[in-house]
Amino acid sequence: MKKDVINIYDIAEMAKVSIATVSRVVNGSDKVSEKTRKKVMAVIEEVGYTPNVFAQGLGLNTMHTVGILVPTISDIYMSNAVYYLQEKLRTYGYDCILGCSGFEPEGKQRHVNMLLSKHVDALILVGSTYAGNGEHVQDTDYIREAAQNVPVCVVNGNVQGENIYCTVNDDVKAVYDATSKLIEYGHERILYLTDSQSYSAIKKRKGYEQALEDHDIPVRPELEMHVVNHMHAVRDQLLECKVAFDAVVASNDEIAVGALKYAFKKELLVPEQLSIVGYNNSSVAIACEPELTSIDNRVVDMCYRTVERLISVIENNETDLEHKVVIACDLISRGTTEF
Amino acid sequence: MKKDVINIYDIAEMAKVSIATVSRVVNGSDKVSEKTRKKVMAVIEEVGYTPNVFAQGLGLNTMHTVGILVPTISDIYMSNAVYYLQEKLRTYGYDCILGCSGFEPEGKQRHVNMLLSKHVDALILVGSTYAGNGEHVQDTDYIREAAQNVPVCVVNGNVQGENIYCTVNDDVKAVYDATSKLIEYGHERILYLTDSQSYSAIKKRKGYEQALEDHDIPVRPELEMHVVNHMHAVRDQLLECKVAFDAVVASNDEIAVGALKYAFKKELLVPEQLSIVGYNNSSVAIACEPELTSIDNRVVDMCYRTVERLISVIENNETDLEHKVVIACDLISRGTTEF
DNA sequence: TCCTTATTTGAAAGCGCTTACAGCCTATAT
DNA sequence: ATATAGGCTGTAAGCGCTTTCAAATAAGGA
Repeated sequence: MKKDVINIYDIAEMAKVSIATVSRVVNGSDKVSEKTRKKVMAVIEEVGYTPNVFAQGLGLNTMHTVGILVPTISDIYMSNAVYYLQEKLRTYGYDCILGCSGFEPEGKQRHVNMLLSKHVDALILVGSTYAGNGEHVQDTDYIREAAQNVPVCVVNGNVQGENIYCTVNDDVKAVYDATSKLIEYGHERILYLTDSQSYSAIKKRKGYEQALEDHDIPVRPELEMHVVNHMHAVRDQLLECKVAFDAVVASNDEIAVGALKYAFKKELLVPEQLSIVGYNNSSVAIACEPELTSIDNRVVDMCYRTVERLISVIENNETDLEHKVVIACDLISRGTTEF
Repeated sequence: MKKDVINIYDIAEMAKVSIATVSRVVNGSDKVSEKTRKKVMAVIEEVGYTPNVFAQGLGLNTMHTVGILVPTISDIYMSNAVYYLQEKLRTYGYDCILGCSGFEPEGKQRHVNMLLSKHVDALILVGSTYAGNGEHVQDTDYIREAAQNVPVCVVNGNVQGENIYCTVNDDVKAVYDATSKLIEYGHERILYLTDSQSYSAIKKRKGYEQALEDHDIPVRPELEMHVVNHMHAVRDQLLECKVAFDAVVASNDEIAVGALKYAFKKELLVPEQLSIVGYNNSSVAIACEPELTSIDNRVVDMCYRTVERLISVIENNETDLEHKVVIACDLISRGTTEF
């Protein structure tokens, strides 16, 4: 079954040079005369030789591959992120190994080790649960440990440490602005719905609370609801909810659509009787009717920027990058709000 | 920056055995006495040794890794597939390298080569555009070529060849049944909407046409519409469409929701004046209102089955598997049909 | 107890590539 | 013409692991 693969010795023999010379032309070393380079290249082209990555790796300890770790890829945001990350990485000649770790730190740690064991050149951790700010401490030591071996980029998470670089959305401002807008349009009983205690979820809540405070509206804990991340579950939870509200800010679009389903069930007019703002601007945001006003977190920018930074540390060894880069969000107005 | 990594020699020295013995216990060879195994294991645990995959690969030419190739991962179906594939692979101790190739054969070929150059143990190609049945010939030679090196599994595609194994949905039957049901409920002008000429799209159309024929309804080409895979685009295309129709069968849920948006715009009652059936049973199917009747293609079964088969050829060298396995679909009834 | 056979173990030869080092050859300067 | 530097090329030593083969040890039988 296995084809016999030709190796550097074959090429050397055919081109009548030493394997060292072949290696040099393959790696574009400048210490080769144009004549021999041509000669060797001709042979390589002819027989279609590709260096064995294992042997290369053994010497160089690298494979031009970066590891991407996501909690799950079965989620619109994550899959988009992976898509754009890998797309951008490819333009720099890097391939990617994917790991879906689940949401538990234990699984993450195991996957990080898996990726490291594959000798990736860098690690990209996507997912807001990689937190670590004062309020929301989580065990991120394994990330710092990983960073001793390869540069680590965290997308939408905040991890301090040497050789760790973060790219995050300006979630606070995004939600602050959206909430303020709701208030300007007369809403005072605004529900904040979230399904997680992740780094970004916390920032979103902060934006929500800040907006209320700045408009002299008291923050009421009963208006900050924790829900299950499923449309029907959200709808049902809301149906059982006793507090009155006339607007919803949700930490993702699925939850927001759940609120919309609630409105539909209660026959509330949207946006007149209930305004709704989602997050992520994903495809479900335009599947519903009326379509969902949502906050677009510019995943493309996010991913491209992340990769660019990463490459600059891998290739140029630039280690004095700013630790954290913030990407702004856009409010996309549609039918579930008056603005 | 780089930590000095301990290797098999260190372990051998610490455990006072030869590297051969260490290698044997690491690989679970049975030719090691329980006593020495314990001794070596203890050292390994203590210092946390992991074999260098490159060195392993150099000898074994494998990395316990399979390559997964999808046209795009920024698509609910694909990302789900990747998720379940990698999840199942993990249970067998395999990791995965991901490639997003785009839809062009050229990109696919390049990515296949990339994955092969990483010495994956097998290749999984997801995506219905890997066709190759009589009607829809496409250049799949590079797949057969790849199959000379490693087993290849094709999910939702049909590629003939040695060492190539396919797992496909029974799309013909699924659409046949759904269409028949629409007919039974009195619909005769049924629109079939698709965005691609992929292998499954063709099967779906076949099911649609077969159902019409079996109920003595003439197949009208103007009722088979090619659309752009975007909800709004579909809606607009339908608004400009001149033929009359009272039901829609769509080749995915996004398109179906587009039809629903059309109905909303035209103020048609769904399902009374327009019935709609989607495909994939994805999250957008429950985001809309009324919720979408959709065909669930059991992606989990599909992926698990694929991996199981693949493993049996990798590990047990079973090459006499049936070439193609067919997975049935389920019709999930919701609000856009009367059934 | 001694010899035969089975079971463990170790030494060493690769796997294919990179790269430090040395050697060779040509070109320039004396 | 001869010494000298500099550009190319080749030799060989790893990189860390697997595995064959032979040696060593343990076990079993007479």
